[in-house]
Amino acid sequence: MFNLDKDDSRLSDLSETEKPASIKDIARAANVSHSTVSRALRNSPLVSRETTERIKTIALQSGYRVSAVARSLATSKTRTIGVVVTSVRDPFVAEVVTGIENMAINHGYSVFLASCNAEAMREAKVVQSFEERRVDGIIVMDSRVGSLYAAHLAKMKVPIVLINKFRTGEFLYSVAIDNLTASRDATAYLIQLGHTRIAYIGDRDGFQSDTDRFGGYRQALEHADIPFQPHLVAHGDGKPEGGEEAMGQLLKLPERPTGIFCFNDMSALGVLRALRTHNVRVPEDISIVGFDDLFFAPYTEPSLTTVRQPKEHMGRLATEIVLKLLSGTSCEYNVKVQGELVVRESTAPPPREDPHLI
Amino acid sequence: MFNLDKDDSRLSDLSETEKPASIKDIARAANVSHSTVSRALRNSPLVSRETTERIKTIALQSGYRVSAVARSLATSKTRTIGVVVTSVRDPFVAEVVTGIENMAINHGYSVFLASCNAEAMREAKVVQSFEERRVDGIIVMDSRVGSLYAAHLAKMKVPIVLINKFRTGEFLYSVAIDNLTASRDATAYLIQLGHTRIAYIGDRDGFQSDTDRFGGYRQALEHADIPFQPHLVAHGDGKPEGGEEAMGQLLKLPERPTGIFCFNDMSALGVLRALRTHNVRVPEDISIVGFDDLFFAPYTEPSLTTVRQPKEHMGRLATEIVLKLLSGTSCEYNVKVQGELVVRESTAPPPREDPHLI
DNA sequence: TCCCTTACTACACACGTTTGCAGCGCGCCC
DNA sequence: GGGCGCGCTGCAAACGTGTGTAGTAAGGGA
Repeated sequence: MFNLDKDDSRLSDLSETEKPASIKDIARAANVSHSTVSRALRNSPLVSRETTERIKTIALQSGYRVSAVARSLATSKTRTIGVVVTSVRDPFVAEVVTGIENMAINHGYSVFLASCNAEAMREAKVVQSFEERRVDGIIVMDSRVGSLYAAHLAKMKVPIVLINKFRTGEFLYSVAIDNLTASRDATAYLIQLGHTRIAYIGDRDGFQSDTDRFGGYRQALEHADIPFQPHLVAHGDGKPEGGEEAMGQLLKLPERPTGIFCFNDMSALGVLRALRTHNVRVPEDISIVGFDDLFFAPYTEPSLTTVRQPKEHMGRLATEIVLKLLSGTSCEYNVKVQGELVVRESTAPPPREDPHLI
Repeated sequence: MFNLDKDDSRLSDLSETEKPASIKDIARAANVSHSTVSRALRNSPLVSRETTERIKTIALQSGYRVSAVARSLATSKTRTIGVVVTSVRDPFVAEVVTGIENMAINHGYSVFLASCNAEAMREAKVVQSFEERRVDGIIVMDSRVGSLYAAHLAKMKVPIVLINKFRTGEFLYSVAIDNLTASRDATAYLIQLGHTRIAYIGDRDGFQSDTDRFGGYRQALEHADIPFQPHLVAHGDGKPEGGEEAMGQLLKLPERPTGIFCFNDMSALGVLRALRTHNVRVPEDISIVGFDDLFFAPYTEPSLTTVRQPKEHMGRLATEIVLKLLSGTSCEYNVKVQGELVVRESTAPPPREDPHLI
């Protein structure tokens, strides 16, 4: 520590200034022009071996840090990616962001993170700030107004990738799970176990993924010739509170469902609590299926059967698309990934005394 | 949508170019100098009312976006904050980040998010990239090597705030919960309930918060004249897996503990599962106390008694310090916030047949 | 009528890089 | 010995803003 301080003070002529040392300061100290410094620091073959060495040691000792902002201005590339999410406190979002950030950093990119709380106006505002910052690419999760700025950004040649929302026919790329298939399979699993009164708990905020998952649920019912019953559909808010409330409503039905398919695991968390409160056993009385396979799914009581989404992988995929587009490679517009049903302890055949089975 | 397209094409002379429109393009279209445009767009009183209006409409129609990078170069302020975290998939981290990001965005700042996976080298690397990007301030959660770069950054006048790690005596600011007091209170609560064999499950990764919480645990024991028993201390990894494993070890003891104080809620999640696996009832046989009060704490079975941290508030506080320092206001170096014990269903008096009570 | 003030605008430079091009010294070949 | 190429370096322009200062026109007062 003290050695470091000493080293620094030896070079105080450079580093004591208010402003950080610039390429010109290094040039002066090395007795070369600033362009030579610029080239040397980036290992240009145009600079001789010994000059490069000399410049590099001087730069190191003086604690020089290249100014990415000046570089960006000169190259008109910022090596940044803007990421807008609903909220990073949503564990699903956090996982995807992890994937994005890792991929980005491994390729020398930094990420701007901004949350929009699912408000369309704030989403637009955030995207505009990303434009001003000249991000090289934008990734938006659960977009609400992608179409508003997409055309504009396309003109600016800013790659933009939507996660969990398809917008075909525009200059948009997207990564999403095959919600329809996954939720059809999940519902079909309940049916296969013998359930016929299956409820769907959705998200009242109207995300596209909710619409799609609801679609898969209906397809599975239809395929099994089980009539769709609107009163078996309830809506939460995608969070435990909402799930608990929705389950509370379903429990008031004269004929309770024996299986519940939840829009996501967060809702399922609330559902489990509602059932516990009402002394309904899971899975003996009611089976529960979630969606996402969040970290807590193996730790609920009982552990949660759910559809696993390759969350981190989706983040990496989205970033990969951005990077590819930036390097001039063309890309598929809509990338679909598949979910995987993970069976745990929250699902079982319906109770024998189910009047429908008599 | 189509109207938008039409509007844009009417102005294609400006916006059709490869590069985004610059201040000079606007100046040309408005028949003024670029400096007038610069001033007009920021409502300088030096520009006449009507000129300002004219320039603004032209800028709006052409979809002009000021270049933050050029502005940063000119003003040597970027209005960005760099945030480095261990991992954003940690729900605690996610909450704090939410607080940071909200506060930042409300003050016109954008945040760079980078995770370091608790690796010292990566943390240093990330901080260096923040330096290069000329962030106005840096916030680091659970830092491992703050001291390495702190001096350097202090020289550059970059405010840096550590969350959950004190480093007194340096040019560092910090926000942290009063771990000692909080965990002393939590342990004391178990003691008050009648527990005497109380275990501590820590984090083997050696975070300062773990050390401090362990300290509070010991203080509470000491205060109650309960001898500290080293074999009642186990270490997880701060995640459910680690907690489950650690609990498994404690269950092998000839004399099982009747109360467990967990380093954090994530560990407690695993602990609860281990107990369920071994048919140990909570809280009848063993009481559990967590730390953090994460979103799932009310939804575990049984719901989790834990120490609430004002997570989002801590993020806002850290950001506030950065903003204050940037505006020239002086700040307290070490801000401490208090935890709050939230009693739920995972704690109760120890079983009567406790041999220690006979 | 002249000068001074006021209100506005343009000019020019700065910010810290990158990069095309010119220049320069040296050795080699014809 | 002259020309040419090669290896290296410096010059200068550019990127898109902000901003101090000079300049200009109008208006008003003496």
